[in-house]
Amino acid sequence: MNQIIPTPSLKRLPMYYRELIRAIDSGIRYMNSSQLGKVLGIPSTQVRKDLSYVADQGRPGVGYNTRSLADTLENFLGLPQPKNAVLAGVGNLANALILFPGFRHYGIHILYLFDNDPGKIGQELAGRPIYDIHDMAEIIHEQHIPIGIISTPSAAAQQVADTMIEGGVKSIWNFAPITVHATRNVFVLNQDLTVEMAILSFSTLHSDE
Amino acid sequence: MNQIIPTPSLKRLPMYYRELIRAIDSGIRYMNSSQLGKVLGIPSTQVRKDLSYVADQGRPGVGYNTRSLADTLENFLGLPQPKNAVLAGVGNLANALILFPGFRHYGIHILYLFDNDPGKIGQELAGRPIYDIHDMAEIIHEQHIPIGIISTPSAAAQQVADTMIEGGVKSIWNFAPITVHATRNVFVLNQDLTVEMAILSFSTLHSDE
DNA sequence: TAGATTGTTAATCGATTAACAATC
DNA sequence: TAGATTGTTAATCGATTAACAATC
Repeated sequence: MNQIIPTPSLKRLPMYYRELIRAIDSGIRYMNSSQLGKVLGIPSTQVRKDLSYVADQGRPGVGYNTRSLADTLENFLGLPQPKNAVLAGVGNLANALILFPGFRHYGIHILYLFDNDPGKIGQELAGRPIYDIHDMAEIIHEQHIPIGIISTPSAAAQQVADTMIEGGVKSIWNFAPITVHATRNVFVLNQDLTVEMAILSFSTLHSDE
Repeated sequence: MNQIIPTPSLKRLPMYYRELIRAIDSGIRYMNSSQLGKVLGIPSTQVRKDLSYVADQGRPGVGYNTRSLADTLENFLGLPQPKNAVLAGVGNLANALILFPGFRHYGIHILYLFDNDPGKIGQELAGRPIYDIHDMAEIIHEQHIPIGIISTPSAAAQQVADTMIEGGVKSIWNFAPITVHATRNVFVLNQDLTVEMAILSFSTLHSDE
């Protein structure tokens, strides 16, 4: 997908960003790589290395200006650009996601909800109407929606993904416990909570005193 | 935490398990490393390497018996052992988690819910009473609960984690957007969805046609 | 047996980390 | 200036992958 920055580094950037915002909210104007690393459990060398992919903003002897580094990361991650999204599969998880305060802050706006259950189509959830999934590809296409979120049962997930891709999304966030594959060059983030659950299970039993 | 198996391999085991269960449900009795790798987007060499940490069950020329490999993985991950859990912070996410069908299958049972909101304490959610968070450490201790799930706002998360650790949990699954640290030797899984959101944002804007 | 696929060694690749000159 | 911290090079570490003898 990108060669700008190694994937492990990319995954840490949002954490730096998150902590910088927290620091700014506490009135902290400068942080150095050791402080930033400490709250995240990351060595300071790695913090500097990661940040070097993004910008060279640090002041030797001083550290990083929290506001300006946060801005740099924000722009690098594309958070200020509004990005519309559709969500397919209206259940409990969908409900939690829609009400999740994070989305707005990260520029992601869930505009349309879809389901295939006639009992749900036409109803509302959190003020958003639920549409027939058969209309999804068309709406994605017409409205140029770049993000698809899948919270259907796993049996439906791949087909729903195909429909989203057909409509023209650029990325998919899949919560169904299955690895969804993209035909075209679409970014797919498979977020299977049962995988984490299994690791939690293993770790609970191996947490050696 | 463990030297039995490298962390990246450990994280793939639940996916193999998941696909094996799916295969079994479809009546498939054998799968080889290429087939298993294909559905997950993983090279067959890596599949074999990963599985070699767990057992040597494959039959050259044939592949893996789905039932027996699934059993091996299940036991390795500790899924059959019942593991009780408490959850702190009763909001929308908590609601989705409690109703998530996956937990039971992975042997995790959310027994007690806690909150600090007097308006919620004494109420019920999905048939479970909501207790005062001030009683959490004591209940964890008395009932020997090994897992703590955090779905509080981030400002409360570290303190809630400390209380869980004080009570004696062995592992913590934290959904608050903050990196929680463990004092003792407790496994902490920080599941910050805003991190994924930021990566989704970046990837959406960099999905090069 | 011939064909297929495993388990594992060794080579490759890429990420992390130590060290330090540059610089505020 | 002296002290602190950056950005980056080079060394280390560990994971992925290619290759192949062992084996069903």
